[in-house]
Amino acid sequence: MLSEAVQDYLKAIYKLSRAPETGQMVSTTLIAERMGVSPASATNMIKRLAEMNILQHRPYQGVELTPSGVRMALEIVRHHRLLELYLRQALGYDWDAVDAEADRLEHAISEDFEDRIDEALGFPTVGAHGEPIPTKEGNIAETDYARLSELTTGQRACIRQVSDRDPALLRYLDQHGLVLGTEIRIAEKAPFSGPMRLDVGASGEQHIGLEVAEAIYVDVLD
Amino acid sequence: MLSEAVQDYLKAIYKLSRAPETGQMVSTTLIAERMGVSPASATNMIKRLAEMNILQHRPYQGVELTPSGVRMALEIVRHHRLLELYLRQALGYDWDAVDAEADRLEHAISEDFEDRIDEALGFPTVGAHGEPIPTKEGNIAETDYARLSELTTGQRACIRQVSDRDPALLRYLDQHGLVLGTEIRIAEKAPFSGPMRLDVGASGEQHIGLEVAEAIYVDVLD
DNA sequence: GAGTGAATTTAGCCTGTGCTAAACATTTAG
DNA sequence: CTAAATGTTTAGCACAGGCTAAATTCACTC
Repeated sequence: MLSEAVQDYLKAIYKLSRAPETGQMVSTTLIAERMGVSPASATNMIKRLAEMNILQHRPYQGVELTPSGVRMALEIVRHHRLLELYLRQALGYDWDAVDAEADRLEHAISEDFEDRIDEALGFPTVGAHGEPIPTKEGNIAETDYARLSELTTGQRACIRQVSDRDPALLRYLDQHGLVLGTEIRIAEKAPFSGPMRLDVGASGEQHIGLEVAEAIYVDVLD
Repeated sequence: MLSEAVQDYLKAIYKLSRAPETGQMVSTTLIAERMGVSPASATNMIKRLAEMNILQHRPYQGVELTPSGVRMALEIVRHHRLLELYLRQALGYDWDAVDAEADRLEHAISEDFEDRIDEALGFPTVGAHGEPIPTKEGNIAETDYARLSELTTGQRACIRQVSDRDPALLRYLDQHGLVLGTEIRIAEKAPFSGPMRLDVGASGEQHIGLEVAEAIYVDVLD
Protein backbone atom coordinates (compact mmCIF):
# COMPACT_ATOMS: atom_id res chain seq x y z
CA MET A 1 0.00 0.00 0.00
CA LEU A 2 1.23 3.45 -0.90
CA SER A 3 1.37 5.94 1.95
CA GLU A 4 -0.79 9.03 1.84
CA ALA A 5 2.16 11.26 1.17
CA VAL A 6 3.26 9.11 -1.75
CA GLN A 7 -0.25 9.15 -3.18
CA ASP A 8 -0.44 12.92 -2.85
CA TYR A 9 2.86 13.43 -4.64
CA LEU A 10 1.87 10.97 -7.32
CA LYS A 11 -1.40 12.71 -7.99
CA ALA A 12 0.25 16.12 -8.08
CA ILE A 13 2.96 14.93 -10.46
CA TYR A 14 0.41 13.27 -12.69
CA LYS A 15 -1.63 16.42 -12.93
CA LEU A 16 1.41 18.60 -13.56
CA SER A 17 2.64 16.27 -16.26
CA ARG A 18 -0.76 16.51 -17.97
CA ALA A 19 -0.89 20.29 -17.88
CA PRO A 20 -0.10 21.60 -21.34
CA GLU A 21 2.16 24.33 -19.93
CA THR A 22 4.81 21.94 -18.70
CA GLY A 23 6.81 19.71 -20.97
CA GLN A 24 6.82 16.02 -20.14
CA MET A 25 9.57 16.56 -17.57
CA VAL A 26 8.14 17.99 -14.37
CA SER A 27 10.57 20.06 -12.32
CA THR A 28 11.33 19.61 -8.64
CA THR A 29 10.39 23.20 -7.84
CA LEU A 30 7.01 22.87 -9.47
CA ILE A 31 6.29 19.75 -7.46
CA ALA A 32 7.48 21.40 -4.27
CA GLU A 33 5.27 24.43 -4.89
CA ARG A 34 2.21 22.36 -5.66
CA MET A 35 2.73 20.24 -2.58
CA GLY A 36 3.44 23.21 -0.33
CA VAL A 37 6.78 21.78 0.66
CA SER A 38 10.41 22.86 0.42
CA PRO A 39 12.34 21.90 -2.72
CA ALA A 40 14.64 19.77 -0.59
CA SER A 41 11.70 17.76 0.69
CA ALA A 42 10.48 17.28 -2.84
CA THR A 43 13.85 15.98 -3.97
CA ASN A 44 13.83 13.65 -1.02
CA MET A 45 10.47 12.19 -1.93
CA ILE A 46 11.31 12.06 -5.62
CA LYS A 47 14.22 9.81 -4.82
CA ARG A 48 11.96 7.48 -2.95
CA LEU A 49 9.40 7.47 -5.74
CA ALA A 50 12.18 6.58 -8.16
CA GLU A 51 13.23 3.69 -5.89
CA MET A 52 9.67 2.42 -6.05
CA ASN A 53 9.68 2.54 -9.82
CA ILE A 54 6.92 5.09 -9.88
CA LEU A 55 8.91 7.60 -11.85
CA GLN A 56 12.21 8.23 -13.52
CA HIS A 57 14.37 10.95 -12.11
CA ARG A 58 16.92 12.72 -14.26
CA PRO A 59 18.82 14.83 -11.73
CA TYR A 60 18.63 18.55 -12.47
CA GLN A 61 16.25 17.81 -15.35
CA GLY A 62 13.03 16.68 -13.78
CA VAL A 63 10.81 13.74 -13.39
CA GLU A 64 8.62 11.54 -15.58
CA LEU A 65 6.13 8.93 -14.42
CA THR A 66 6.75 5.34 -15.47
CA PRO A 67 3.88 3.44 -17.09
CA SER A 68 3.20 1.76 -13.78
CA GLY A 69 3.32 5.15 -12.07
CA VAL A 70 0.71 6.44 -14.48
CA ARG A 71 -1.49 3.46 -13.73
CA MET A 72 -1.29 4.11 -10.02
CA ALA A 73 -2.00 7.79 -10.54
CA LEU A 74 -5.09 7.01 -12.56
CA GLU A 75 -6.43 4.86 -9.75
CA ILE A 76 -6.01 7.74 -7.37
CA VAL A 77 -7.60 10.17 -9.80
CA ARG A 78 -10.51 7.78 -10.28
CA HIS A 79 -11.11 7.64 -6.55
CA HIS A 80 -10.93 11.39 -6.31
CA ARG A 81 -13.33 12.08 -9.14
CA LEU A 82 -15.88 9.50 -8.10
CA LEU A 83 -15.82 10.91 -4.61
CA GLU A 84 -16.26 14.47 -5.85
CA LEU A 85 -19.26 13.47 -7.88
CA TYR A 86 -20.75 11.49 -5.04
CA LEU A 87 -20.37 14.38 -2.62
CA ARG A 88 -22.08 16.64 -5.09
CA GLN A 89 -24.92 14.37 -6.14
CA ALA A 90 -25.64 12.36 -3.03
CA LEU A 91 -24.79 14.83 -0.29
CA GLY A 92 -25.45 18.16 -1.97
CA TYR A 93 -22.00 19.67 -1.68
CA ASP A 94 -21.27 22.90 -3.54
CA TRP A 95 -19.16 22.82 -6.63
CA ASP A 96 -16.27 24.56 -4.96
CA ALA A 97 -16.18 22.36 -1.86
CA VAL A 98 -15.99 18.87 -3.32
CA ASP A 99 -12.30 18.97 -4.18
CA ALA A 100 -11.08 19.63 -0.65
CA GLU A 101 -13.38 17.06 0.90
CA ALA A 102 -12.44 14.45 -1.68
CA ASP A 103 -8.78 15.11 -0.95
CA ARG A 104 -9.40 14.14 2.65
CA LEU A 105 -11.44 11.06 1.85
CA GLU A 106 -9.65 9.59 -1.12
CA HIS A 107 -6.94 7.88 0.88
CA ALA A 108 -9.42 6.22 3.16
CA ILE A 109 -11.84 4.47 0.84
CA SER A 110 -11.71 0.80 -0.04
CA GLU A 111 -12.28 -0.79 -3.42
CA ASP A 112 -15.65 -1.89 -2.13
CA PHE A 113 -16.59 1.68 -1.30
CA GLU A 114 -15.44 2.80 -4.73
CA ASP A 115 -17.60 0.16 -6.39
CA ARG A 116 -20.63 1.12 -4.35
CA ILE A 117 -20.53 4.83 -5.09
CA ASP A 118 -19.72 4.06 -8.73
CA GLU A 119 -22.89 2.04 -8.87
CA ALA A 120 -24.92 4.58 -6.88
CA LEU A 121 -23.89 7.19 -9.45
CA GLY A 122 -24.76 4.97 -12.41
CA PHE A 123 -21.18 4.33 -13.54
CA PRO A 124 -20.41 7.90 -14.60
CA THR A 125 -17.65 8.75 -17.07
CA VAL A 126 -17.38 12.45 -16.32
CA GLY A 127 -16.64 14.08 -12.97
CA ALA A 128 -18.09 17.03 -11.11
CA HIS A 129 -16.07 19.57 -13.07
CA GLY A 130 -16.29 17.79 -16.41
CA GLU A 131 -13.06 15.85 -16.13
CA PRO A 132 -13.05 12.33 -17.55
CA ILE A 133 -13.12 9.62 -14.87
CA PRO A 134 -10.54 6.90 -15.51
CA THR A 135 -11.93 3.38 -15.69
CA LYS A 136 -11.11 0.71 -13.15
CA GLU A 137 -8.76 -0.74 -15.75
CA GLY A 138 -6.79 2.48 -15.95
CA ASN A 139 -8.06 3.96 -19.19
CA ILE A 140 -8.92 7.59 -19.46
CA ALA A 141 -10.89 9.24 -22.25
CA GLU A 142 -9.02 11.82 -24.29
CA THR A 143 -10.77 15.14 -24.49
CA ASP A 144 -10.29 17.83 -27.05
CA TYR A 145 -11.80 20.98 -25.68
CA ALA A 146 -10.83 24.53 -26.57
CA ARG A 147 -9.96 27.02 -23.88
CA LEU A 148 -12.57 29.69 -23.59
CA SER A 149 -9.79 32.26 -23.85
CA GLU A 150 -8.96 31.08 -27.38
CA LEU A 151 -12.36 31.99 -28.79
CA THR A 152 -13.03 35.20 -30.66
CA THR A 153 -15.90 37.67 -30.51
CA GLY A 154 -19.17 36.25 -31.75
CA GLN A 155 -18.30 32.58 -31.40
CA ARG A 156 -20.72 30.30 -29.60
CA ALA A 157 -19.68 27.43 -27.36
CA CYS A 158 -20.82 24.97 -24.73
CA ILE A 159 -19.06 24.67 -21.34
CA ARG A 160 -17.59 21.20 -20.96
CA GLN A 161 -15.02 21.40 -18.18
CA VAL A 162 -13.71 23.82 -15.59
CA SER A 163 -10.57 23.76 -13.53
CA ASP A 164 -11.18 22.87 -9.91
CA ARG A 165 -8.14 24.72 -8.65
CA ASP A 166 -9.87 27.97 -7.75
CA PRO A 167 -12.90 27.65 -5.47
CA ALA A 168 -13.67 31.36 -5.84
CA LEU A 169 -13.98 30.97 -9.60
CA LEU A 170 -16.26 27.97 -9.16
CA ARG A 171 -18.51 29.91 -6.82
CA TYR A 172 -18.63 32.80 -9.27
CA LEU A 173 -19.51 30.53 -12.18
CA ASP A 174 -22.18 28.73 -10.19
CA GLN A 175 -23.79 31.99 -9.11
CA HIS A 176 -24.02 33.11 -12.73
CA GLY A 177 -25.46 29.86 -13.96
CA LEU A 178 -22.31 28.85 -15.80
CA VAL A 179 -22.59 25.15 -15.07
CA LEU A 180 -21.48 22.27 -17.30
CA GLY A 181 -23.50 22.23 -20.50
CA THR A 182 -24.33 25.93 -20.50
CA GLU A 183 -24.25 27.65 -23.88
CA ILE A 184 -22.48 30.95 -24.19
CA ARG A 185 -21.50 33.47 -26.82
CA ILE A 186 -18.46 35.69 -26.75
CA ALA A 187 -19.85 39.23 -26.55
CA GLU A 188 -16.53 40.99 -26.48
CA LYS A 189 -13.01 39.84 -26.20
CA ALA A 190 -10.86 42.24 -24.28
CA PRO A 191 -7.59 43.19 -25.91
CA PHE A 192 -5.13 42.56 -23.11
CA SER A 193 -6.23 39.95 -20.62
CA GLY A 194 -9.00 42.15 -19.28
CA PRO A 195 -12.35 40.58 -18.54
CA MET A 196 -13.94 38.68 -21.41
CA ARG A 197 -17.61 39.50 -21.82
CA LEU A 198 -20.12 36.71 -22.43
CA ASP A 199 -23.75 36.25 -23.32
CA VAL A 200 -25.09 33.31 -21.36
CA GLY A 201 -27.88 30.93 -22.36
CA ALA A 202 -29.35 29.86 -25.67
CA SER A 203 -31.11 33.21 -26.00
CA GLY A 204 -28.23 35.21 -24.58
CA GLU A 205 -30.37 36.63 -21.81
CA GLN A 206 -27.55 37.35 -19.40
CA HIS A 207 -24.25 39.16 -19.72
CA ILE A 208 -21.26 38.65 -17.50
CA GLY A 209 -17.58 39.45 -17.37
CA LEU A 210 -14.96 36.78 -16.83
CA GLU A 211 -11.41 37.31 -15.60
CA VAL A 212 -10.17 33.75 -15.79
CA ALA A 213 -11.13 32.39 -19.18
CA GLU A 214 -8.06 30.14 -19.14
CA ALA A 215 -9.67 27.81 -16.67
CA ILE A 216 -12.76 27.03 -18.73
CA TYR A 217 -12.93 24.49 -21.52
CA VAL A 218 -15.59 24.45 -24.20
CA ASP A 219 -16.92 22.75 -27.29
CA VAL A 220 -17.01 25.33 -30.05
CA LEU A 221 -20.44 25.42 -31.68
CA ASP A 222 -19.84 27.80 -34.58
CA MET B 1 -5.76 18.47 15.34
CA LEU B 2 -5.16 15.07 16.82
CA SER B 3 -3.15 12.66 14.70
CA GLU B 4 -4.76 9.48 13.48
CA ALA B 5 -2.72 7.38 15.86
CA VAL B 6 -3.77 9.51 18.81
CA GLN B 7 -7.41 9.26 17.79
CA ASP B 8 -7.15 5.50 17.46
CA TYR B 9 -5.64 5.09 20.90
CA LEU B 10 -8.19 7.44 22.38
CA LYS B 11 -11.08 5.53 20.91
CA ALA B 12 -9.65 2.21 22.04
CA ILE B 13 -9.05 3.45 25.57
CA TYR B 14 -12.52 4.93 25.76
CA LYS B 15 -14.11 1.67 24.73
CA LEU B 16 -11.98 -0.36 27.10
CA SER B 17 -12.79 1.97 29.97
CA ARG B 18 -16.51 1.52 29.24
CA ALA B 19 -16.34 -2.26 29.14
CA PRO B 20 -17.75 -3.61 32.40
CA GLU B 21 -14.98 -6.22 32.67
CA THR B 22 -12.24 -3.68 33.29
CA GLY B 23 -12.22 -1.43 36.30
CA GLN B 24 -11.86 2.29 35.61
CA MET B 25 -8.10 1.94 35.26
CA VAL B 26 -7.20 0.54 31.86
CA SER B 27 -3.92 -1.35 31.71
CA THR B 28 -1.08 -0.77 29.30
CA THR B 29 -1.13 -4.36 28.12
CA LEU B 30 -4.83 -4.26 27.33
CA ILE B 31 -4.33 -1.12 25.28
CA ALA B 32 -1.35 -2.62 23.50
CA GLU B 33 -3.31 -5.76 22.66
CA ARG B 34 -6.30 -3.87 21.38
CA MET B 35 -4.09 -1.64 19.25
CA GLY B 36 -1.99 -4.52 17.92
CA VAL B 37 1.16 -2.90 19.19
CA SER B 38 3.94 -3.80 21.63
CA PRO B 39 3.46 -2.84 25.28
CA ALA B 40 6.47 -0.53 25.00
CA SER B 41 4.83 1.37 22.17
CA ALA B 42 1.66 1.69 24.18
CA THR B 43 3.57 3.11 27.16
CA ASN B 44 5.22 5.53 24.81
CA MET B 45 1.94 6.78 23.44
CA ILE B 46 0.34 6.85 26.87
CA LYS B 47 3.01 9.25 28.03
CA ARG B 48 2.25 11.52 25.13
CA LEU B 49 -1.49 11.35 25.74
CA ALA B 50 -0.85 12.29 29.37
CA GLU B 51 1.22 15.28 28.19
CA MET B 52 -1.74 16.37 26.11
CA ASN B 53 -4.04 16.16 29.11
CA ILE B 54 -6.11 13.47 27.46
CA LEU B 55 -5.60 11.02 30.28
CA GLN B 56 -3.97 10.49 33.62
CA HIS B 57 -1.26 7.89 33.87
CA ARG B 58 -0.45 6.16 37.14
CA PRO B 59 2.70 4.23 36.31
CA TYR B 60 2.27 0.48 36.74
CA GLN B 61 -1.40 1.01 37.59
CA GLY B 62 -3.06 2.06 34.39
CA VAL B 63 -4.74 4.93 32.70
CA GLU B 64 -7.93 6.96 33.06
CA LEU B 65 -9.31 9.49 30.60
CA THR B 66 -9.68 13.07 31.76
CA PRO B 67 -13.02 14.79 31.24
CA SER B 68 -11.60 16.52 28.19
CA GLY B 69 -10.27 13.18 26.96
CA VAL B 70 -13.75 11.71 27.25
CA ARG B 71 -15.18 14.61 25.29
CA MET B 72 -12.69 14.06 22.48
CA ALA B 73 -13.37 10.33 22.51
CA LEU B 74 -17.10 10.92 22.17
CA GLU B 75 -16.54 13.05 19.10
CA ILE B 76 -14.59 10.26 17.52
CA VAL B 77 -17.19 7.70 18.48
CA ARG B 78 -19.92 9.90 17.03
CA HIS B 79 -18.11 10.09 13.71
CA HIS B 80 -17.61 6.37 13.71
CA ARG B 81 -21.21 5.46 14.49
CA LEU B 82 -22.73 7.93 12.07
CA LEU B 83 -20.45 6.59 9.37
CA GLU B 84 -21.35 2.99 10.14
CA LEU B 85 -25.02 3.77 9.90
CA TYR B 86 -24.58 5.72 6.69
CA LEU B 87 -22.62 2.92 5.08
CA ARG B 88 -25.37 0.49 6.03
CA GLN B 89 -28.37 2.58 5.09
CA ALA B 90 -27.15 4.60 2.14
CA LEU B 91 -24.67 2.25 0.56
CA GLY B 92 -26.02 -1.15 1.54
CA TYR B 93 -23.03 -2.45 3.46
CA ASP B 94 -23.41 -5.67 5.41
CA TRP B 95 -23.63 -5.53 9.17
CA ASP B 96 -20.24 -7.05 9.64
CA ALA B 97 -18.39 -4.80 7.20
CA VAL B 98 -19.32 -1.33 8.39
CA ASP B 99 -16.94 -1.23 11.33
CA ALA B 100 -13.79 -1.74 9.31
CA GLU B 101 -14.80 0.72 6.62
CA ALA B 102 -15.80 3.32 9.19
CA ASP B 103 -12.42 2.89 10.86
CA ARG B 104 -10.78 3.90 7.62
CA LEU B 105 -13.04 6.84 6.93
CA GLU B 106 -13.52 8.35 10.36
CA HIS B 107 -10.26 10.25 10.39
CA ALA B 108 -10.92 11.82 7.04
CA ILE B 109 -14.35 13.36 7.36
CA SER B 110 -15.01 17.03 8.06
CA GLU B 111 -17.63 18.50 10.37
CA ASP B 112 -19.54 19.43 7.27
CA PHE B 113 -19.56 15.82 6.11
CA GLU B 114 -20.70 14.70 9.53
CA ASP B 115 -23.57 17.17 9.48
CA ARG B 116 -24.66 16.08 6.04
CA ILE B 117 -24.81 12.37 6.75
CA ASP B 118 -26.45 13.11 10.11
CA GLU B 119 -29.17 14.94 8.24
CA ALA B 120 -29.39 12.34 5.48
CA LEU B 121 -30.01 9.73 8.19
CA GLY B 122 -32.63 11.85 9.94
CA PHE B 123 -30.52 12.66 13.02
CA PRO B 124 -30.37 9.12 14.39
CA THR B 125 -29.65 8.37 18.05
CA VAL B 126 -28.78 4.72 17.69
CA GLY B 127 -26.05 3.20 15.54
CA ALA B 128 -25.88 0.23 13.23
CA HIS B 129 -25.34 -2.25 16.06
CA GLY B 130 -27.66 -0.56 18.53
CA GLU B 131 -25.06 1.59 20.27
CA PRO B 132 -26.13 5.07 21.31
CA ILE B 133 -24.69 7.82 19.11
CA PRO B 134 -23.19 10.67 21.13
CA THR B 135 -24.61 14.10 20.37
CA LYS B 136 -22.56 16.86 18.82
CA GLU B 137 -22.37 18.38 22.31
CA GLY B 138 -20.76 15.26 23.71
CA ASN B 139 -23.68 13.66 25.53
CA ILE B 140 -24.32 9.98 25.27
CA ALA B 141 -27.49 8.18 26.29
CA GLU B 142 -27.12 5.69 29.09
CA THR B 143 -28.43 2.27 28.24
CA ASP B 144 -29.44 -0.43 30.64
CA TYR B 145 -29.59 -3.63 28.68
CA ALA B 146 -29.13 -7.11 30.06
CA ARG B 147 -26.65 -9.50 28.53
CA LEU B 148 -28.37 -12.32 26.77
CA SER B 149 -26.17 -14.71 28.74
CA GLU B 150 -27.76 -13.55 32.00
CA LEU B 151 -31.25 -14.72 31.06
CA THR B 152 -32.73 -17.99 32.20
CA THR B 153 -34.73 -20.62 30.40
CA GLY B 154 -38.16 -19.45 29.36
CA GLN B 155 -37.48 -15.70 29.51
CA ARG B 156 -38.43 -13.56 26.54
CA ALA B 157 -36.40 -10.58 25.35
CA CYS B 158 -35.85 -8.15 22.50
CA ILE B 159 -32.44 -7.68 20.89
CA ARG B 160 -31.26 -4.12 21.39
CA GLN B 161 -27.52 -4.11 20.78
CA VAL B 162 -24.76 -6.40 19.59
CA SER B 163 -21.01 -6.11 19.88
CA ASP B 164 -19.34 -5.18 16.61
CA ARG B 165 -16.06 -6.80 17.53
CA ASP B 166 -16.65 -10.13 15.83
CA PRO B 167 -17.68 -9.96 12.15
CA ALA B 168 -18.28 -13.70 12.05
CA LEU B 169 -20.85 -13.43 14.82
CA LEU B 170 -22.56 -10.56 13.04
CA ARG B 171 -22.79 -12.58 9.86
CA TYR B 172 -24.21 -15.51 11.77
CA LEU B 173 -26.82 -13.37 13.50
CA ASP B 174 -27.82 -11.70 10.26
CA GLN B 175 -28.22 -15.03 8.50
CA HIS B 176 -30.56 -16.23 11.22
CA GLY B 177 -32.66 -13.10 11.26
CA LEU B 178 -31.36 -11.92 14.61
CA VAL B 179 -31.35 -8.23 13.79
CA LEU B 180 -32.03 -5.34 16.17
CA GLY B 181 -35.58 -5.49 17.45
CA THR B 182 -36.00 -9.24 17.04
CA GLU B 183 -37.88 -11.00 19.80
CA ILE B 184 -36.48 -14.22 21.21
CA ARG B 185 -37.15 -16.71 23.96
CA ILE B 186 -34.56 -18.73 25.82
CA ALA B 187 -35.32 -22.33 24.88
CA GLU B 188 -32.56 -23.90 26.90
CA LYS B 189 -29.67 -22.48 28.80
CA ALA B 190 -26.67 -24.71 28.66
CA PRO B 191 -25.09 -25.44 32.01
CA PHE B 192 -21.47 -24.64 31.30
CA SER B 193 -20.97 -22.04 28.59
CA GLY B 194 -22.14 -24.41 25.89
CA PRO B 195 -24.45 -23.08 23.20
CA MET B 196 -27.56 -21.33 24.44
CA ARG B 197 -30.67 -22.38 22.52
CA LEU B 198 -33.17 -19.76 21.39
CA ASP B 199 -36.62 -19.55 19.86
CA VAL B 200 -36.66 -16.67 17.43
CA GLY B 201 -39.59 -14.48 16.44
CA ALA B 202 -42.85 -13.57 18.14
CA SER B 203 -44.24 -17.04 17.41
CA GLY B 204 -40.96 -18.79 18.10
CA GLU B 205 -40.88 -20.29 14.64
CA GLN B 206 -37.14 -20.79 14.49
CA HIS B 207 -34.63 -22.40 16.80
CA ILE B 208 -30.93 -21.69 16.85
CA GLY B 209 -27.91 -22.24 19.04
CA LEU B 210 -25.66 -19.41 20.13
CA GLU B 211 -22.10 -19.70 21.33
CA VAL B 212 -21.46 -16.08 22.15
CA ALA B 213 -24.38 -14.84 24.19
CA GLU B 214 -22.06 -12.41 26.01
CA ALA B 215 -21.96 -10.15 23.00
CA ILE B 216 -25.72 -9.61 22.73
CA TYR B 217 -27.71 -7.13 24.79
CA VAL B 218 -31.45 -7.30 25.27
CA ASP B 219 -34.51 -5.75 26.87
CA VAL B 220 -36.10 -8.36 29.06
CA LEU B 221 -39.79 -8.70 28.27
CA ASP B 222 -40.93 -11.07 30.99
C1' DG C 1 35.12 30.85 -21.81
C1' DA C 2 34.16 32.90 -17.08
C1' DG C 3 30.99 34.50 -13.96
C1' DT C 4 26.50 34.93 -11.97
C1' DG C 5 21.93 33.62 -10.54
C1' DA C 6 18.53 30.20 -10.27
C1' DA C 7 17.41 25.48 -9.69
C1' DT C 8 18.63 21.34 -7.50
C1' DT C 9 20.74 18.26 -4.47
C1' DT C 10 23.22 16.98 -0.19
C1' DA C 11 24.06 17.00 4.67
C1' DG C 12 22.37 17.09 8.98
C1' DC C 13 18.65 17.75 12.01
C1' DC C 14 13.66 17.17 14.10
C1' DT C 15 9.18 14.85 15.30
C1' DG C 16 5.94 11.01 15.38
C1' DT C 17 5.33 6.34 15.89
C1' DG C 18 6.78 1.87 15.73
C1' DC C 19 10.27 -1.98 17.42
C1' DT C 20 13.43 -5.09 20.67
C1' DA C 21 16.07 -5.96 24.67
C1' DA C 22 16.91 -4.99 29.16
C1' DA C 23 15.66 -3.11 33.61
C1' DC C 24 12.40 -2.43 37.05
C1' DA C 25 7.91 -3.11 39.78
C1' DT C 26 4.16 -5.90 41.35
C1' DT C 27 1.78 -10.00 42.32
C1' DT C 28 1.68 -14.65 43.45
C1' DA C 29 3.41 -19.15 45.00
C1' DG C 30 5.95 -21.84 47.84
C1' DC D 1 9.58 -13.95 53.16
C1' DT D 2 11.67 -14.83 49.16
C1' DA D 3 11.62 -16.12 44.33
C1' DA D 4 9.53 -16.67 40.07
C1' DA D 5 6.28 -15.03 36.84
C1' DT D 6 4.05 -11.27 34.94
C1' DG D 7 3.36 -6.60 33.76
C1' DT D 8 5.45 -2.07 32.81
C1' DT D 9 8.82 1.17 31.74
C1' DT D 10 13.35 2.71 29.89
C1' DA D 11 16.97 2.84 26.55
C1' DG D 12 18.30 2.76 22.16
C1' DC D 13 17.22 2.20 17.47
C1' DA D 14 14.56 2.56 12.66
C1' DC D 15 11.87 4.69 9.12
C1' DA D 16 8.85 8.25 7.03
C1' DG D 17 8.59 12.91 6.03
C1' DG D 18 9.30 17.30 7.07
C1' DC D 19 12.96 21.46 7.64
C1' DT D 20 17.29 24.78 6.91
C1' DA D 21 21.80 25.78 5.33
C1' DA D 22 25.34 24.73 2.33
C1' DA D 23 27.10 22.78 -1.81
C1' DT D 24 26.53 21.77 -6.47
C1' DT D 25 25.04 22.00 -11.29
C1' DC D 26 22.92 24.33 -15.11
C1' DA D 27 21.82 28.00 -18.12
C1' DC D 28 22.68 32.39 -19.64
C1' DT D 29 25.17 36.68 -20.32
C1' DC D 30 29.18 39.22 -21.29
